[in-house]
Amino acid sequence: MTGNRPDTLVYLVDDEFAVRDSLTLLIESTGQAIRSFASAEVFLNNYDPERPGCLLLDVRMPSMSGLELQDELLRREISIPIIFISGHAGIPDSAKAFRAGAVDFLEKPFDNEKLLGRIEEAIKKDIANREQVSEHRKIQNRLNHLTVREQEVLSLIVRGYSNKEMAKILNISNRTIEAHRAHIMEKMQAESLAELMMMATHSSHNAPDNFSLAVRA
Amino acid sequence: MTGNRPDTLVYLVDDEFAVRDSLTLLIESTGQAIRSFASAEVFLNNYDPERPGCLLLDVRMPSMSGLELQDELLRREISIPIIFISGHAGIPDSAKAFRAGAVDFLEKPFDNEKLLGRIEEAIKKDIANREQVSEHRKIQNRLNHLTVREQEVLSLIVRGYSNKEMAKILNISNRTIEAHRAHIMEKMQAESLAELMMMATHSSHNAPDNFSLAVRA
DNA sequence: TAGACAATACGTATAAATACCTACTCCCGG
DNA sequence: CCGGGAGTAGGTATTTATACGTATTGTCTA
Repeated sequence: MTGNRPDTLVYLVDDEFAVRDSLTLLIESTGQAIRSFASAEVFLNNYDPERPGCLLLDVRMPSMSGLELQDELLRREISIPIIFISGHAGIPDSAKAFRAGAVDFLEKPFDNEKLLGRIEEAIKKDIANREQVSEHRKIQNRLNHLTVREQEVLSLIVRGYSNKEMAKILNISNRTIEAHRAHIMEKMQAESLAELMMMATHSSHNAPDNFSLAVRA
Repeated sequence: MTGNRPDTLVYLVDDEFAVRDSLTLLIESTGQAIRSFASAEVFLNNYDPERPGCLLLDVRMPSMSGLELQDELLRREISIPIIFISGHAGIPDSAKAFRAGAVDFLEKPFDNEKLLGRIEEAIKKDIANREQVSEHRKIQNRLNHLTVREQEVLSLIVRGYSNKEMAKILNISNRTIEAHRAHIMEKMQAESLAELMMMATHSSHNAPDNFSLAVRA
Protein backbone atom coordinates (compact mmCIF):
# COMPACT_ATOMS: atom_id res chain seq x y z
CA MET A 1 0.00 0.00 0.00
CA THR A 2 2.89 2.32 0.66
CA GLY A 3 3.77 4.37 -2.39
CA ASN A 4 6.30 2.49 -4.42
CA ARG A 5 6.90 5.08 -7.07
CA PRO A 6 10.30 4.15 -8.35
CA ASP A 7 11.53 7.73 -8.27
CA THR A 8 10.89 8.46 -4.62
CA LEU A 9 13.52 7.89 -2.00
CA VAL A 10 13.45 7.59 1.77
CA TYR A 11 16.59 8.89 3.45
CA LEU A 12 17.44 7.45 6.81
CA VAL A 13 20.00 9.07 9.07
CA ASP A 14 20.84 7.21 12.26
CA ASP A 15 24.14 6.42 13.87
CA GLU A 16 23.09 2.96 15.00
CA PHE A 17 23.61 0.20 12.52
CA ALA A 18 20.85 -1.94 13.97
CA VAL A 19 18.30 0.78 13.37
CA ARG A 20 19.46 1.38 9.82
CA ASP A 21 19.40 -2.29 9.12
CA SER A 22 15.96 -3.05 10.44
CA LEU A 23 14.32 0.02 8.99
CA THR A 24 15.89 -0.61 5.63
CA LEU A 25 14.39 -4.05 5.61
CA LEU A 26 11.02 -2.79 6.70
CA ILE A 27 10.83 -0.06 4.13
CA GLU A 28 12.25 -2.05 1.25
CA SER A 29 9.64 -4.69 1.96
CA THR A 30 7.02 -2.22 0.79
CA GLY A 31 8.85 -1.61 -2.46
CA GLN A 32 9.96 1.84 -1.38
CA ALA A 33 13.57 2.72 -2.11
CA ILE A 34 15.66 3.78 0.86
CA ARG A 35 19.18 5.01 1.46
CA SER A 36 20.66 5.16 4.92
CA PHE A 37 23.50 7.21 6.39
CA ALA A 38 25.37 6.96 9.65
CA SER A 39 25.68 10.71 10.12
CA ALA A 40 24.13 14.01 9.15
CA GLU A 41 27.33 15.02 7.40
CA VAL A 42 27.35 12.03 5.11
CA PHE A 43 23.71 12.57 4.34
CA LEU A 44 24.34 16.19 3.38
CA ASN A 45 27.03 15.08 0.98
CA ASN A 46 24.81 12.53 -0.67
CA TYR A 47 21.43 14.16 -0.71
CA ASP A 48 19.95 14.38 -4.16
CA PRO A 49 17.77 17.46 -4.43
CA GLU A 50 16.11 16.12 -7.55
CA ARG A 51 14.61 13.12 -5.92
CA PRO A 52 11.30 13.50 -4.05
CA GLY A 53 11.05 11.64 -0.78
CA CYS A 54 11.38 12.13 2.93
CA LEU A 55 13.91 11.95 5.72
CA LEU A 56 13.84 9.67 8.74
CA LEU A 57 16.07 11.38 11.20
CA ASP A 58 17.45 10.29 14.53
CA VAL A 59 17.62 13.05 17.10
CA ARG A 60 20.61 12.06 19.16
CA MET A 61 23.75 11.41 17.18
CA PRO A 62 27.44 12.08 17.67
CA SER A 63 28.69 15.20 15.93
CA MET A 64 25.70 16.84 14.26
CA SER A 65 22.37 16.09 15.91
CA GLY A 66 19.12 15.58 14.10
CA LEU A 67 17.83 18.94 15.20
CA GLU A 68 20.99 20.60 13.98
CA LEU A 69 20.61 18.90 10.65
CA GLN A 70 17.07 20.18 10.46
CA ASP A 71 18.37 23.70 11.00
CA GLU A 72 21.03 23.22 8.40
CA LEU A 73 18.50 21.99 5.86
CA LEU A 74 16.35 25.01 6.57
CA ARG A 75 19.37 27.23 6.04
CA ARG A 76 20.10 25.55 2.74
CA GLU A 77 16.45 25.85 1.80
CA ILE A 78 16.11 22.11 1.43
CA SER A 79 12.54 21.37 2.27
CA ILE A 80 12.44 17.60 2.44
CA PRO A 81 9.80 16.49 4.96
CA ILE A 82 11.37 15.15 8.14
CA ILE A 83 10.11 12.40 10.39
CA PHE A 84 12.12 12.31 13.57
CA ILE A 85 12.79 9.03 15.30
CA SER A 86 14.25 9.03 18.73
CA GLY A 87 14.93 6.88 21.73
CA HIS A 88 15.62 9.37 24.43
CA ALA A 89 14.26 12.70 23.41
CA GLY A 90 12.10 15.01 25.44
CA ILE A 91 9.21 17.35 24.81
CA PRO A 92 11.48 20.35 24.18
CA ASP A 93 13.19 18.52 21.36
CA SER A 94 9.95 17.42 19.81
CA ALA A 95 8.52 20.90 20.15
CA LYS A 96 11.55 22.43 18.48
CA ALA A 97 11.35 19.89 15.70
CA PHE A 98 7.68 20.48 15.04
CA ARG A 99 7.98 24.21 15.20
CA ALA A 100 10.69 23.96 12.58
CA GLY A 101 8.33 22.04 10.35
CA ALA A 102 8.83 18.36 11.14
CA VAL A 103 5.97 16.20 9.94
CA ASP A 104 6.21 13.80 12.88
CA PHE A 105 8.26 12.77 15.84
CA LEU A 106 8.22 9.09 16.75
CA GLU A 107 9.68 7.38 19.76
CA LYS A 108 11.59 4.16 19.39
CA PRO A 109 10.37 1.58 19.40
CA PHE A 110 7.48 2.57 17.22
CA ASP A 111 4.69 0.86 15.41
CA ASN A 112 5.89 -0.18 11.97
CA GLU A 113 2.58 0.46 10.30
CA LYS A 114 2.40 3.90 11.76
CA LEU A 115 5.87 4.71 10.49
CA LEU A 116 5.03 3.46 7.01
CA GLY A 117 1.91 5.54 7.01
CA ARG A 118 3.81 8.64 7.99
CA ILE A 119 6.42 7.98 5.33
CA GLU A 120 3.77 7.76 2.68
CA GLU A 121 2.18 10.93 3.93
CA ALA A 122 5.53 12.72 3.98
CA ILE A 123 6.41 11.65 0.47
CA LYS A 124 3.07 12.82 -0.84
CA LYS A 125 3.66 16.10 0.84
CA ASP A 126 7.06 16.43 -0.76
CA ILE A 127 5.74 15.64 -4.19
CA ALA A 128 2.97 18.18 -3.85
CA ASN A 129 5.38 20.74 -2.54
CA ARG A 130 7.81 20.15 -5.37
CA GLU A 131 5.11 20.58 -7.95
CA GLN A 132 4.10 23.83 -6.41
CA VAL A 133 7.66 25.07 -6.15
CA SER A 134 8.50 24.20 -9.72
CA GLU A 135 5.39 25.91 -10.99
CA HIS A 136 6.28 28.92 -8.94
CA ARG A 137 9.82 28.93 -10.29
CA LYS A 138 8.66 28.70 -13.85
CA ILE A 139 6.48 31.73 -13.45
CA GLN A 140 9.05 33.59 -11.41
CA ASN A 141 11.47 33.00 -14.20
CA ARG A 142 9.20 34.56 -16.76
CA LEU A 143 8.56 37.42 -14.39
CA ASN A 144 12.26 38.08 -14.11
CA HIS A 145 12.61 38.25 -17.86
CA LEU A 146 10.33 41.24 -17.97
CA THR A 147 12.09 44.58 -18.17
CA VAL A 148 11.77 46.90 -15.21
CA ARG A 149 9.27 49.00 -17.05
CA GLU A 150 7.23 45.99 -18.00
CA GLN A 151 7.18 44.88 -14.41
CA GLU A 152 5.87 48.26 -13.38
CA VAL A 153 3.13 48.05 -15.96
CA LEU A 154 2.29 44.51 -14.91
CA SER A 155 1.95 45.55 -11.32
CA LEU A 156 -0.52 48.21 -12.40
CA ILE A 157 -2.43 45.77 -14.57
CA VAL A 158 -2.77 43.41 -11.65
CA ARG A 159 -4.12 46.20 -9.53
CA GLY A 160 -6.86 46.67 -12.06
CA TYR A 161 -5.88 49.88 -13.80
CA SER A 162 -6.94 50.42 -17.39
CA ASN A 163 -4.41 51.34 -20.06
CA LYS A 164 -5.51 54.93 -19.91
CA GLU A 165 -5.05 55.12 -16.17
CA MET A 166 -1.65 53.51 -16.38
CA ALA A 167 -0.59 55.97 -19.06
CA LYS A 168 -1.56 58.81 -16.78
CA ILE A 169 0.19 57.29 -13.77
CA LEU A 170 3.43 56.59 -15.61
CA ASN A 171 3.25 59.78 -17.64
CA ILE A 172 3.69 57.99 -20.93
CA SER A 173 1.46 57.54 -23.90
CA ASN A 174 -1.35 55.11 -24.24
CA ARG A 175 0.50 53.53 -27.12
CA THR A 176 3.49 52.74 -25.05
CA ILE A 177 1.35 51.08 -22.43
CA GLU A 178 -0.17 48.96 -25.14
CA ALA A 179 3.25 47.98 -26.37
CA HIS A 180 4.39 47.01 -22.90
CA ARG A 181 1.21 45.14 -22.33
CA ALA A 182 1.63 43.13 -25.49
CA HIS A 183 5.21 42.29 -24.55
CA ILE A 184 4.14 41.24 -21.09
CA MET A 185 1.48 38.90 -22.43
CA GLU A 186 4.00 37.41 -24.81
CA LYS A 187 6.80 36.95 -22.31
CA MET A 188 4.52 35.58 -19.64
CA GLN A 189 2.95 33.25 -22.19
CA ALA A 190 -0.48 34.36 -21.11
CA GLU A 191 -3.41 34.05 -23.45
CA SER A 192 -5.76 36.21 -21.47
CA LEU A 193 -5.81 38.77 -18.74
CA ALA A 194 -7.21 36.09 -16.48
CA GLU A 195 -4.22 33.86 -17.04
CA LEU A 196 -1.86 36.72 -16.49
CA MET A 197 -3.52 37.56 -13.21
CA MET A 198 -3.28 33.99 -12.05
CA MET A 199 0.41 33.89 -12.72
CA ALA A 200 1.19 37.27 -11.27
CA THR A 201 -0.78 36.81 -8.09
CA HIS A 202 -0.53 33.13 -7.35
CA SER A 203 3.16 32.96 -7.88
CA SER A 204 4.01 35.83 -5.61
CA HIS A 205 1.28 34.65 -3.30
CA ASN A 206 0.62 38.07 -1.95
CA ALA A 207 -1.96 40.73 -2.17
CA PRO A 208 -1.65 42.95 -5.23
CA ASP A 209 -0.34 45.76 -3.04
CA ASN A 210 2.84 43.87 -2.45
CA PHE A 211 3.11 42.72 -5.95
CA SER A 212 5.80 45.13 -6.95
CA LEU A 213 8.01 43.65 -4.27
CA ALA A 214 7.40 40.14 -5.40
CA VAL A 215 8.06 40.89 -8.99
CA ARG A 216 11.37 42.46 -8.23
CA ALA A 217 12.58 39.78 -5.90
CA MET B 1 6.10 44.37 25.02
CA THR B 2 3.45 41.68 24.87
CA GLY B 3 0.45 42.82 22.87
CA ASN B 4 -1.97 44.51 25.19
CA ARG B 5 -4.68 45.18 22.68
CA PRO B 6 -7.72 45.49 24.87
CA ASP B 7 -9.79 43.23 22.63
CA THR B 8 -7.57 40.17 22.74
CA LEU B 9 -8.04 37.49 25.32
CA VAL B 10 -5.92 34.66 26.60
CA TYR B 11 -7.90 31.63 27.69
CA LEU B 12 -6.32 29.38 30.26
CA VAL B 13 -7.66 25.93 30.96
CA ASP B 14 -6.03 24.04 33.80
CA ASP B 15 -7.51 22.06 36.63
CA GLU B 16 -4.97 23.24 39.17
CA PHE B 17 -5.80 26.42 40.95
CA ALA B 18 -2.16 27.24 41.63
CA VAL B 19 -1.35 27.21 37.92
CA ARG B 20 -4.34 29.34 37.03
CA ASP B 21 -3.48 31.76 39.76
CA SER B 22 0.16 32.25 38.92
CA LEU B 23 -0.31 32.40 35.18
CA THR B 24 -3.11 34.88 35.55
CA LEU B 25 -0.82 37.13 37.54
CA LEU B 26 1.99 36.73 35.04
CA ILE B 27 -0.11 37.47 32.01
CA GLU B 28 -2.10 40.29 33.53
CA SER B 29 1.19 41.92 34.47
CA THR B 30 1.83 42.49 30.79
CA GLY B 31 -1.52 44.18 30.33
CA GLN B 32 -2.96 41.22 28.47
CA ALA B 33 -6.48 40.16 29.44
CA ILE B 34 -6.89 36.57 30.54
CA ARG B 35 -9.72 34.31 31.59
CA SER B 36 -9.11 30.98 33.24
CA PHE B 37 -11.21 27.86 33.52
CA ALA B 38 -10.89 24.76 35.65
CA SER B 39 -12.11 22.40 32.95
CA ALA B 40 -12.47 22.02 29.21
CA GLU B 41 -16.24 21.86 29.59
CA VAL B 42 -16.49 25.18 31.36
CA PHE B 43 -14.23 26.72 28.76
CA LEU B 44 -16.41 25.48 25.94
CA ASN B 45 -19.41 27.06 27.55
CA ASN B 46 -17.72 30.38 27.96
CA TYR B 47 -15.62 30.70 24.84
CA ASP B 48 -16.37 33.85 22.91
CA PRO B 49 -15.79 33.23 19.21
CA GLU B 50 -15.71 36.94 18.50
CA ARG B 51 -12.68 37.64 20.58
CA PRO B 52 -9.23 37.05 19.08
CA GLY B 53 -6.68 35.44 21.35
CA CYS B 54 -5.16 32.12 22.20
CA LEU B 55 -5.61 29.16 24.47
CA LEU B 56 -3.22 27.88 27.13
CA LEU B 57 -4.21 24.32 27.63
CA ASP B 58 -3.18 21.78 30.19
CA VAL B 59 -2.87 18.29 28.82
CA ARG B 60 -3.80 16.16 31.76
CA MET B 61 -7.09 17.02 33.37
CA PRO B 62 -9.95 15.10 34.93
CA SER B 63 -12.86 14.51 32.61
CA MET B 64 -11.94 15.99 29.23
CA SER B 65 -8.22 16.15 28.54
CA GLY B 66 -6.46 18.92 26.72
CA LEU B 67 -5.97 16.78 23.66
CA GLU B 68 -9.64 15.89 23.66
CA LEU B 69 -10.53 19.54 23.87
CA GLN B 70 -8.29 20.21 20.90
CA ASP B 71 -10.17 17.58 18.94
CA GLU B 72 -13.48 19.04 20.00
CA LEU B 73 -12.43 22.51 18.91
CA LEU B 74 -11.37 21.12 15.55
CA ARG B 75 -14.74 19.43 15.24
CA ARG B 76 -16.48 22.69 16.03
CA GLU B 77 -14.23 24.49 13.59
CA ILE B 78 -12.93 26.78 16.29
CA SER B 79 -9.45 27.65 15.23
CA ILE B 80 -8.05 29.44 18.24
CA PRO B 81 -4.29 28.83 18.46
CA ILE B 82 -3.40 26.45 21.26
CA ILE B 83 -0.32 26.45 23.44
CA PHE B 84 -0.17 23.29 25.48
CA ILE B 85 1.30 23.33 28.95
CA SER B 86 1.95 20.11 30.71
CA GLY B 87 3.71 18.60 33.65
CA HIS B 88 3.77 14.95 32.78
CA ALA B 89 3.21 14.53 29.10
CA GLY B 90 5.20 12.46 26.68
CA ILE B 91 6.36 12.73 23.12
CA PRO B 92 3.27 10.99 21.73
CA ASP B 93 1.05 13.60 23.31
CA SER B 94 3.12 16.45 22.03
CA ALA B 95 3.28 14.91 18.58
CA LYS B 96 -0.46 14.48 18.49
CA ALA B 97 -0.94 18.05 19.61
CA PHE B 98 1.39 19.48 17.01
CA ARG B 99 0.00 17.38 14.23
CA ALA B 100 -3.41 18.71 15.14
CA GLY B 101 -2.12 22.23 14.78
CA ALA B 102 -0.88 23.28 18.22
CA VAL B 103 1.45 26.26 18.08
CA ASP B 104 3.59 25.04 20.97
CA PHE B 105 3.88 22.52 23.73
CA LEU B 106 5.62 23.65 26.91
CA GLU B 107 6.61 21.62 29.91
CA LYS B 108 5.99 22.90 33.39
CA PRO B 109 7.79 24.59 34.81
CA PHE B 110 8.56 26.77 31.86
CA ASP B 111 10.33 30.01 31.26
CA ASN B 112 7.93 32.88 31.74
CA GLU B 113 9.45 34.98 29.01
CA LYS B 114 9.21 32.15 26.57
CA LEU B 115 5.57 31.62 27.38
CA LEU B 116 4.79 35.31 26.96
CA GLY B 117 6.56 35.29 23.64
CA ARG B 118 4.57 32.33 22.45
CA ILE B 119 1.35 33.92 23.59
CA GLU B 120 2.10 37.03 21.63
CA GLU B 121 2.94 34.97 18.60
CA ALA B 122 -0.22 32.92 18.94
CA ILE B 123 -2.42 35.96 19.27
CA LYS B 124 -0.88 37.53 16.19
CA LYS B 125 -1.54 34.34 14.36
CA ASP B 126 -5.15 34.34 15.44
CA ILE B 127 -5.66 37.91 14.41
CA ALA B 128 -4.13 37.27 11.00
CA ASN B 129 -6.19 34.14 10.58
CA ARG B 130 -9.38 35.90 11.54
CA GLU B 131 -8.77 38.65 9.05
CA GLN B 132 -8.24 36.13 6.33
CA VAL B 133 -11.29 34.13 7.26
CA SER B 134 -13.54 37.15 7.42
CA GLU B 135 -12.31 38.38 4.07
CA HIS B 136 -12.94 34.95 2.65
CA ARG B 137 -16.43 34.87 4.12
CA LYS B 138 -17.29 38.26 2.74
CA ILE B 139 -16.35 37.20 -0.74
CA GLN B 140 -17.96 33.80 -0.40
CA ASN B 141 -21.13 35.54 0.59
CA ARG B 142 -21.14 37.66 -2.53
CA LEU B 143 -20.36 34.60 -4.58
CA ASN B 144 -23.38 32.81 -3.16
CA HIS B 145 -25.64 35.69 -4.11
CA LEU B 146 -24.88 35.13 -7.75
CA THR B 147 -27.46 33.15 -9.66
CA VAL B 148 -26.44 29.75 -10.95
CA ARG B 149 -26.10 31.12 -14.43
CA GLU B 150 -23.98 33.98 -13.24
CA GLN B 151 -21.74 31.57 -11.41
CA GLU B 152 -21.29 29.60 -14.59
CA VAL B 153 -20.36 32.71 -16.48
CA LEU B 154 -18.00 33.79 -13.73
CA SER B 155 -16.23 30.48 -13.84
CA LEU B 156 -15.71 30.95 -17.56
CA ILE B 157 -14.49 34.50 -17.08
CA VAL B 158 -11.96 33.31 -14.55
CA ARG B 159 -10.74 30.72 -16.99
CA GLY B 160 -10.00 33.50 -19.44
CA TYR B 161 -12.74 33.13 -22.02
CA SER B 162 -13.90 36.19 -23.91
CA ASN B 163 -17.58 37.09 -24.07
CA LYS B 164 -17.80 35.70 -27.55
CA GLU B 165 -16.33 32.37 -26.52
CA MET B 166 -18.61 32.16 -23.53
CA ALA B 167 -21.62 32.87 -25.68
CA LYS B 168 -20.65 30.00 -27.94
CA ILE B 169 -20.00 27.64 -25.06
CA LEU B 170 -23.26 28.37 -23.29
CA ASN B 171 -25.21 28.66 -26.54
CA ILE B 172 -26.63 32.03 -25.68
CA SER B 173 -26.22 35.44 -27.19
CA ASN B 174 -23.37 37.80 -26.68
CA ARG B 175 -25.76 40.25 -25.13
CA THR B 176 -26.83 37.88 -22.47
CA ILE B 177 -23.26 37.24 -21.54
CA GLU B 178 -22.73 40.96 -21.26
CA ALA B 179 -25.77 41.24 -19.03
CA HIS B 180 -24.56 38.46 -16.78
CA ARG B 181 -21.14 39.95 -16.70
CA ALA B 182 -22.45 43.31 -15.64
CA HIS B 183 -24.53 41.71 -12.90
CA ILE B 184 -21.54 39.76 -11.70
CA MET B 185 -19.36 42.84 -11.48
CA GLU B 186 -22.08 44.63 -9.59
CA LYS B 187 -22.88 41.86 -7.16
CA MET B 188 -19.25 41.10 -6.50
CA GLN B 189 -18.52 44.79 -6.05
CA ALA B 190 -15.61 44.52 -8.43
CA GLU B 191 -14.36 47.56 -10.27
CA SER B 192 -12.20 45.72 -12.72
CA LEU B 193 -11.59 42.30 -14.15
CA ALA B 194 -8.46 42.15 -12.08
CA GLU B 195 -10.38 42.66 -8.86
CA LEU B 196 -12.92 40.08 -9.86
CA MET B 197 -10.20 37.56 -10.54
CA MET B 198 -8.63 38.20 -7.19
CA MET B 199 -11.88 37.57 -5.40
CA ALA B 200 -12.88 34.55 -7.39
CA THR B 201 -9.54 32.80 -7.21
CA HIS B 202 -8.13 33.83 -3.87
CA SER B 203 -11.29 33.12 -1.99
CA SER B 204 -11.76 29.64 -3.31
CA HIS B 205 -8.03 29.17 -3.18
CA ASN B 206 -7.98 26.72 -6.00
CA ALA B 207 -6.90 26.54 -9.57
CA PRO B 208 -9.43 27.87 -12.06
CA ASP B 209 -10.23 24.33 -13.10
CA ASN B 210 -11.85 23.67 -9.80
CA PHE B 211 -13.45 27.01 -9.58
CA SER B 212 -16.89 25.80 -10.47
CA LEU B 213 -16.78 23.55 -7.45
CA ALA B 214 -15.72 26.31 -5.15
CA VAL B 215 -18.31 28.69 -6.35
CA ARG B 216 -21.10 26.24 -5.72
CA ALA B 217 -19.93 25.13 -2.32
C1' DT C 1 31.62 51.00 -33.70
C1' DA C 2 27.68 48.36 -35.33
C1' DG C 3 23.87 45.82 -33.88
C1' DA C 4 20.54 44.49 -30.32
C1' DC C 5 17.28 45.67 -27.21
C1' DA C 6 14.52 48.77 -24.26
C1' DA C 7 11.53 52.56 -24.00
C1' DT C 8 9.15 55.79 -26.18
C1' DA C 9 5.38 57.27 -29.59
C1' DC C 10 2.15 57.67 -33.75
C1' DG C 11 -1.37 55.80 -37.34
C1' DT C 12 -5.03 52.89 -38.69
C1' DA C 13 -8.21 49.31 -38.31
C1' DT C 14 -10.67 45.94 -35.97
C1' DA C 15 -12.39 43.56 -31.99
C1' DA C 16 -14.15 43.54 -27.57
C1' DA C 17 -16.22 45.34 -23.50
C1' DT C 18 -19.25 48.80 -21.19
C1' DA C 19 -23.21 51.64 -20.54
C1' DC C 20 -27.38 52.95 -21.33
C1' DC C 21 -32.19 51.37 -22.84
C1' DT C 22 -36.26 48.08 -23.80
C1' DA C 23 -38.79 43.57 -23.94
C1' DC C 24 -40.19 38.81 -23.96
C1' DT C 25 -40.85 34.23 -21.49
C1' DC C 26 -40.84 31.22 -17.64
C1' DC C 27 -41.44 29.96 -13.09
C1' DC C 28 -42.03 30.60 -8.23
C1' DG C 29 -44.23 32.34 -4.10
C1' DG C 30 -47.47 35.29 -1.83
C1' DC D 1 -53.39 34.76 -10.21
C1' DC D 2 -50.35 38.27 -10.29
C1' DG D 3 -45.76 40.37 -9.36
C1' DG D 4 -41.04 39.86 -9.61
C1' DG D 5 -36.76 37.88 -10.48
C1' DA D 6 -34.01 35.11 -13.74
C1' DG D 7 -32.66 34.28 -18.22
C1' DT D 8 -32.93 35.55 -22.62
C1' DA D 9 -32.13 39.05 -26.54
C1' DG D 10 -31.98 43.30 -29.39
C1' DG D 11 -30.43 48.47 -30.25
C1' DT D 12 -26.99 52.14 -30.05
C1' DA D 13 -23.13 54.69 -28.61
C1' DT D 14 -18.88 54.98 -26.33
C1' DT D 15 -14.75 53.42 -24.43
C1' DT D 16 -10.99 50.07 -24.35
C1' DA D 17 -8.02 46.81 -25.94
C1' DT D 18 -5.62 44.42 -29.92
C1' DA D 19 -3.14 43.92 -34.00
C1' DC D 20 -0.85 45.29 -37.58
C1' DG D 21 3.23 48.60 -39.12
C1' DT D 22 6.84 52.31 -38.50
C1' DA D 23 10.23 55.33 -36.13
C1' DT D 24 13.33 57.78 -32.74
C1' DT D 25 16.41 57.77 -28.90
C1' DG D 26 19.52 55.82 -25.62
C1' DT D 27 22.27 52.19 -23.60
C1' DC D 28 24.89 48.18 -23.53
C1' DT D 29 27.72 44.84 -25.58
C1' DA D 30 29.96 41.79 -28.91
